Amino acid sequence: VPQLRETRIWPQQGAPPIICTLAPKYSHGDLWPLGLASGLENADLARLEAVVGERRMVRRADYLFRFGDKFQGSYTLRAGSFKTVAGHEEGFQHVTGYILPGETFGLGGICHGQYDCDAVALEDSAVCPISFSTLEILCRDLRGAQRNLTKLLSQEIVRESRQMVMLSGMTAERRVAVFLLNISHRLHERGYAAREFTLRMTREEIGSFLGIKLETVSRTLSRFHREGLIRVNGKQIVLFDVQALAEI
Amino acid sequence: VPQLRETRIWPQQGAPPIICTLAPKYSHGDLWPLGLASGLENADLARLEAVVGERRMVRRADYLFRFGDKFQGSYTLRAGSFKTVAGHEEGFQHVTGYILPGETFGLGGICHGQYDCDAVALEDSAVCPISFSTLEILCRDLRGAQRNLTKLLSQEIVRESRQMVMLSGMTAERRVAVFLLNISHRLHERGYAAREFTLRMTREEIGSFLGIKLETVSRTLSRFHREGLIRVNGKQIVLFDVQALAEI
DNA sequence: CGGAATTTTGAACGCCCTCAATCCACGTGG
DNA sequence: CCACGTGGATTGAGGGCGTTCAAAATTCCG
Repeated sequence: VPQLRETRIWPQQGAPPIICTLAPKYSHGDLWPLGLASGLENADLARLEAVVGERRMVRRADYLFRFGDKFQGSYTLRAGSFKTVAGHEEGFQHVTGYILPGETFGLGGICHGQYDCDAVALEDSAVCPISFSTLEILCRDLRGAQRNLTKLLSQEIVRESRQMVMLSGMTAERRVAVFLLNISHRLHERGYAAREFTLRMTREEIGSFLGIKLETVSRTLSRFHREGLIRVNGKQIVLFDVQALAEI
Repeated sequence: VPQLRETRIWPQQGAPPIICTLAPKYSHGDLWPLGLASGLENADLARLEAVVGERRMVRRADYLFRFGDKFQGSYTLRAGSFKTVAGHEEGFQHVTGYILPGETFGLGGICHGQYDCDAVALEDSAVCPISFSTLEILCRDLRGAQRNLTKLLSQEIVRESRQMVMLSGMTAERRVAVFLLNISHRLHERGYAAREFTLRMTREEIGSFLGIKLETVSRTLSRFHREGLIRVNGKQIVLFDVQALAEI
């Protein structure tokens, strides 16, 4: 099993950035978050490195790519967080995704050769580009890589499917609860604290993501706070009663 | 270019079914709807046949697969129509897709090895199963097939992304208008009449798909009718003013 | 043909939105 | 150092759109 290297550059909670001086030539461990690497032998992992480009910094509020840009490849988030924004054709914007370290995004760009959404950094972040042309060639030899790529795409389909279910039928209260639990879960998977975290999105962005208005987000968070389920202090969140949140 | 064969079994508008007596060993033309075949040489198309299983009939209201069933492969719809239903984990059902002939579904099952939704026939229909294990092997040799598969998955991501934008922000009126235009467009692409069609879903299913209640669907259709934009007669729809619908 | 499912339409309610004012954190420049 | 400006967050009041409940009409299908 490949070793994990520390890839965080800016830590989660406001502390000064850890500068990554060593220009990273990607070790096997770094491939872990990709999902592409799972189940591969070390020898094959080495070949996968070729598809992963140089780590790249993106400052807060900067666009990594925009809707309509020529598709170059997808990206894996190394550190920080992103949002993806769609809806240009429909005349209004909608946050379709909230991306955490280790997750891959930009996959919607494959089918038409151009990105189908914007990707905006919510804080200073680091990404690795995945060259799709290289990956495709590699997939012909490496059966496992191909399967992992297909799985990655399928996962995104399932994720969006779930989000659709939420955007339909759920009450505003439930949406916010699900949102908090979802972030908690994903952070926990990545080794961060599960019950205490900083939201990188504004209330407006959260609202867009959940299909409700920013005031409703704020009111709902306040109510949860009042009821003792969570503690809200601006963007700082502490979950007190996960059970109750899940049952809303 | 491979020739197109008639693959419809039950025609769109209530006429008696055309019985397909010739047990279909799939010709190149039949692969057209797959998307998998686009851009391939005739020689390669022949090899693609191996992944396409025997045509299979599904009667109205029958389940082709259910949430949690072991993933065997995806399906291409040959004739008829399907809905996909998700939301089992969340405690209520939601129609996530409305599938027309030529479209592929069941792709969400890849990532966890089991289907992530139900697939229910809205009328007597015919499908062709796609063996994923066979397809994966083929993709190693056939660069084009792999690219087409990836594109197919990406397309689904984009489609769902659009649906999410709709489920967020849009008024009920707009949702219904977009829904009608979307179906019209897709039927037109497949050689059916664009402005006159039969809805196979109930008002309740449409409502679930659009994130509104069945009464709202009914009321909105009635209003469009009253305003002369469309003609509604139960499930029969005629579009009069496509322009106006698009501008709602 | 008959019973059940679906659709339509009405009336009243409620959740979320809209509009608006205030508060707060933060960074900037005098 | 503080005044100031700005963007974000909070909270309140009122209104509107879609829901809910209900009943009648119609269609579907075995």
